This record gives sequence, structure tokens and C-alpha cells, in this order.
Amino acid sequence: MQPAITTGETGDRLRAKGIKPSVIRIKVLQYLLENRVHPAVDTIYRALLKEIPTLSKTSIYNTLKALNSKGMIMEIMTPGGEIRYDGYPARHAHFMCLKCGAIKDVSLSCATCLTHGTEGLKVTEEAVYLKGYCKKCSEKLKISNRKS
Amino acid sequence: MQPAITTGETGDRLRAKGIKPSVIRIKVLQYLLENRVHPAVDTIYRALLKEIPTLSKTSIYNTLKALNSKGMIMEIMTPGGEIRYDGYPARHAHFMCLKCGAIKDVSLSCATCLTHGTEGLKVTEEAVYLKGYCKKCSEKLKISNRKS
DNA sequence: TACAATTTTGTAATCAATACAATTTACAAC
DNA sequence: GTTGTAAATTGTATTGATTACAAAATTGTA
Ligand SMILES: [Mn+2]
Ligand SMILES: [Mn+2]
Ligand SMILES: [Zn+2]
Ligand SMILES: [Zn+2]
Repeated sequence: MQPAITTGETGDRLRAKGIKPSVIRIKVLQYLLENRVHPAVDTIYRALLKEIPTLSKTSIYNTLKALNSKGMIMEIMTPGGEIRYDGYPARHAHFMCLKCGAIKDVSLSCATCLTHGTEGLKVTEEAVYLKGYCKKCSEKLKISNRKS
Repeated sequence: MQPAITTGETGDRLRAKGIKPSVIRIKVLQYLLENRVHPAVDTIYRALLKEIPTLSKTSIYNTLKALNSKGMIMEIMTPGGEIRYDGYPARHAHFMCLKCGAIKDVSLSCATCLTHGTEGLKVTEEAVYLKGYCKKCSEKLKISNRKS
């Protein structure tokens, strides 16, 4: 399977947002665009380490912070406190499996979920999270419940 | 101002959920019911330390975990990864100020915000978060922007 | 009182994230 | 191509909330 986006295009996207397209920055953004699993920093790091043996984890942190500050990616908070990243910052919700940690996209029906309580507040971001058990994990739990 | 709920009533609530009402457990739950600021563990700890000088922070962690597992309280994820606690687990959204960290209740208009993407998932919890700047902090930011 | 179960405490360990100085790289000027 | 400066990258030390776990204290009961 071919990548949906070329390295050159990724570089252009970065330039358009005022970020100089270094090799690491291109690879990180491209990884997020091609691997829609909402990876953690360490996941991205270990994947890119294969291609860039001198890579430092700090560079991943720096890059993700830059991309996020320009709105090119999205941060996802998790119950464990670890941050996960999403290369598609369009408005949508996230489901997280409490057993295996998988994060799945869920679409939102309402334009806004909120009524009163926001008077005087400057809201810059909205996030909707679901927690529970993914298909695989809930089936495993059923089986282990049957046994006990 | 009198507490909205007596120690005895708080004990009854705990017993009703199968939690033995020790002094610490009563105080922690009561603190959350009377101080609706969505405090962090350390905030609760420092407050109760005045009344219980031998108190250990581990006891706060233990108690909050027990209360949460029985659905008596609610955990709130924050961008910094720190967990904040809410004694009122009824369905509502939370706004967090990125400058001062204040967390404010916001009511939800929709019964559910979600459409497709949840097929096969066992959803146990839904959470809606807003981020931005509270009234005080956004006013301060305006003033400092004027100067620069 | 004696005993077991539960609760509480205190300390060490974990781990993602940050701070920051050192090193390397990119790139323009000469 | 050499030099110089800014930017990018690296590596290490530190932070800070949370967890793990064993010791100590408390509770309830026989
Ligand atoms: Mn997503
Ligand atoms: Mn609340
Ligand atoms: Zn799962
Ligand atoms: Zn504020």
C-alpha cells in the first residue's frame, strides 16, 4: 500500500504553517497521517528509530508540541495520564478501551453539546471521550466471567 | 455556613455502597460534597491534614479509588495528567482554564453526542471536556496583550 | 485478652513529561 | 570552501503524580 501523502506534500503542509520541514518533523507528521491508531510518544519514537538510529525521544516531544501548537495534530488525554496523538484534528470523539488501551474514532452528531455554564469563558477546545471495552476485550471478559 | 450534609448521612451513603465508613472515608467524601472545586489529591490531602495530623496521602488515593469504583465520585482528566475529583457524578461537562487550572461545571444539552463508530463497543463512561481561559484569566491576558 | 481482618501509614519505585546544557546540523555571507 | 550564527537535535538530570508494597495501627469479635 502506497502512502496517502508524499514526503514533499507533508513538507509543504509544514511550511504552510511556518514550521521548517526537517526530516524528523516530516517523518513524525507522516507517521501520524499514515498510522491512525492515536499513538503515544513512545510508539512513534520506537517506529521512527528504525529509520533514524540517532533519534532522540526529546525530538518527538519537541515536534509534537510544535505540530500541536499550529493545530496540525490533536492531543488525546487518557485515564493513565499518557498523552496520545491524532494527525486528524477535525472534530470527532474518542473511545478508549480500558483493557487494551486501543483508541477508536467516534463521530459526533451534535454541533455543540453544551448549554449554560460557559458565560464569560473563552473556550478554545472541546473534547468528547468515551471509555469502556472494545469488541475483542469485551468478548474476552465474557468468556472469563463464564468460567468463574 | 452549615454543611449541606451531616457526618452521619455521609456514613450512611458509604454503608449503602458497601464501604465501611471510617473517619478518613467520611471526611474525604464530605470534603468533595462541600467543596465543589474539583480538587486534586494533594488539595484534599492538605485540607484534611489540618484535622487528621497523622493522615497519609496514600489513604487519600485509596479512598478515592474506592469511592470511584462504587460510582460515588467522578474522575476528571486534565491536560497536565493530574486527576481531579468531583463528588457529584451526575452527567455534566467540565471546563478547565489552561492558565489557572480552575475547573467549572458546564451543563450538557444533548442526551448523547454520538452517532456511529460505537458498534460493538461496550461504553461504560462518557466525558465532555472544554479547555480555554476563565473570565479572570482571559481579562488578564487582554491587558497584557495591550501592553505588548 | 487474644486473634484475625481491615485500615492506615511510610517509603521506594515507576514512568511520562519537562528542563536544560551540549552537540550537531543547516545555511547564508564572505 | 571556510567561517559564523541560528536552529535543530541529542543526552542527561529532574520533576511530579501515581502505584506498589510491607510495616504498623486500628477495629471488631470470640
Ligand atoms: Mn481520532
Ligand atoms: Mn463537576
Ligand atoms: Zn480492548
Ligand atoms: Zn483561569
